[in-house]
Amino acid sequence: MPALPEATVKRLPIYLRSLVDAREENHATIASDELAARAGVNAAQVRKDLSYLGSYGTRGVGYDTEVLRQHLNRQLGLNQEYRVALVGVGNLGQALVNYRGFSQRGFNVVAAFDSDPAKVGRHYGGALVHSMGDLATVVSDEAITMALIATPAAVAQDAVDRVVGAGVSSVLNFAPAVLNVPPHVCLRQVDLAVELQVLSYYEHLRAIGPEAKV
Amino acid sequence: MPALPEATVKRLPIYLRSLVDAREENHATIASDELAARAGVNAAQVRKDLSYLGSYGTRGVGYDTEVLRQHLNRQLGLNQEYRVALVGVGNLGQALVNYRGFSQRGFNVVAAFDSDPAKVGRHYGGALVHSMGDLATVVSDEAITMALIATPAAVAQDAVDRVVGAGVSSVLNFAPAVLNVPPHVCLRQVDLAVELQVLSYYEHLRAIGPEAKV
DNA sequence: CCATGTGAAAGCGTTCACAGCG
DNA sequence: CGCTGTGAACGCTTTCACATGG
Repeated sequence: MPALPEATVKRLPIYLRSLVDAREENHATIASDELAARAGVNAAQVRKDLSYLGSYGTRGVGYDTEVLRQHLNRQLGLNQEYRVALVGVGNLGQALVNYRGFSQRGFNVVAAFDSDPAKVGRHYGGALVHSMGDLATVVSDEAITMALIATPAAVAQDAVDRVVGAGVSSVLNFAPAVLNVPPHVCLRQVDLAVELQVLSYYEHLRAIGPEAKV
Repeated sequence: MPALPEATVKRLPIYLRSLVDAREENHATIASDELAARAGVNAAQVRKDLSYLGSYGTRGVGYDTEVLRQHLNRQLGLNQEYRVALVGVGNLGQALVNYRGFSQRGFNVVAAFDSDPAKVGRHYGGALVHSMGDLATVVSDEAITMALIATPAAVAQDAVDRVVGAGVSSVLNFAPAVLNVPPHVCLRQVDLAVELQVLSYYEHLRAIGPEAKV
């Protein structure tokens, strides 16, 4: 079982969520059509994705909801808790540290960092804010492996360099900047303004569209 | 000039940001290699993407930074302001309404909605919170065309149905749920927990990886 | 001479269609 | 008989390589 295609990996959490919902509605088994409808994708897509994980369905019946759920949970590495650092305790950072969706799934923000001395020493959502100078020590002492970057764009590369230097191997960046990390580090980007700009492209296209019909 | 490939549309905002940076560093022109490095993509990618917009470069020189910036701005429909509604004024909603990255780019959150009576009537980041019952009227009166959904997952479909019913044509959903909209509405998804779960997959893969080498 | 613009090739991801199994 | 699992077809995206033109 080699590494999964990235496109598949991105859908697994959606399938997992759909399975949790289905189980709460007392569906003991679920067919690919049903799971596809809940996840908003094609049924063939679901079967192909799940086939990469091995054969977990029963022909003529479907998938055992609970068995598949546990299998996806394991595949995604969610049968353990993760210790997460937050860098940048501004607007967005404060929302992230309080976000229930993280802790519910085993991602615990156990420490925060900010360059503003007025914030150092305060608690946000159970996480103590440390100075940037203490980053390496705290990340190491607290056995932190993941980081959320929510700093201004101008200092985001410096922030990621520090957490990577301290041993963090997975980074989720919310700053509107392209960051570079060494190859052994996994970096993902959430760019809120980009999403709105994509919407604005299509909105604008519809406005001028009628003349530009094919 | 027909519609752009979606993959290209997603990169245009990054190019735009890179051009703004380059201009602030007084680069009058920029070559595809340089722009590619700033945007974190391949140089051929940049040239192909820009070629969809027409011929805006000079062979042997590169692209005029300012000309290209203005052109991208227009293409993305950013030469106008957008009036945006926020539905769900919780943790995340409050951060979104205060997020500078939106207003800086012409996306103004001019109204908010929440089902909690304690929040109705309050202001968050300059937006007045209305009751859900007033949604249709306010969206219409305020000429709102875009919406941010930041409600709990369980009520997100109801929220999007309401804004779409009120005439909104672009929706950015932050709730961890798959939503259905009519074909003329553009819906995009930002799922924070999914991003962390993708990271956790690769983190877990590295942990068990050595045995599963190809 | 140098960097763009672009056909052609290669690589991925999605969808189809059906064989195969419970 | 129904639904999974999958080879094969299709379409989209990325990358290469070079002809083209300022």
